[in-house]
Amino acid sequence: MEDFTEDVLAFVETVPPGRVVTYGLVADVLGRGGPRQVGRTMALEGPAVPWWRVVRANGTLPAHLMTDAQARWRTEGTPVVRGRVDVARALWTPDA
DNA sequence: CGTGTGACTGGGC
DNA sequence: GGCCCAGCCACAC
Repeated sequence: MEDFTEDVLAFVETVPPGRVVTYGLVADVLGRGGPRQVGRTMALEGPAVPWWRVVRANGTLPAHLMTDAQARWRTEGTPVVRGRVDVARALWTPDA
């Protein structure tokens, strides 16, 4: 099987601008791993992909990333409410 | 091969 | 709205 890391990065790259996916969704789509593994992978390889398109289930990200992420969401036109992603409207899935 | 650790999540109080 | 807890699995030691 492929490296978990490669799978995560490959999937994140397929997320279109203005849309986001949650950590749990990534793990679910890959069919393995879990939210924490996805998060750990992003912490290591995040800089190599559009990491701001991967958010927590509540539409936020760790404090040290919020500032940068908000600027990018604004640039891409991602649905944001009170500083956090409106997951209900922005969530993206390879199927839908 | 056992342990600790983590950009998480969902449920309970 | 918040805090705590248990489950999750890949990776480094």
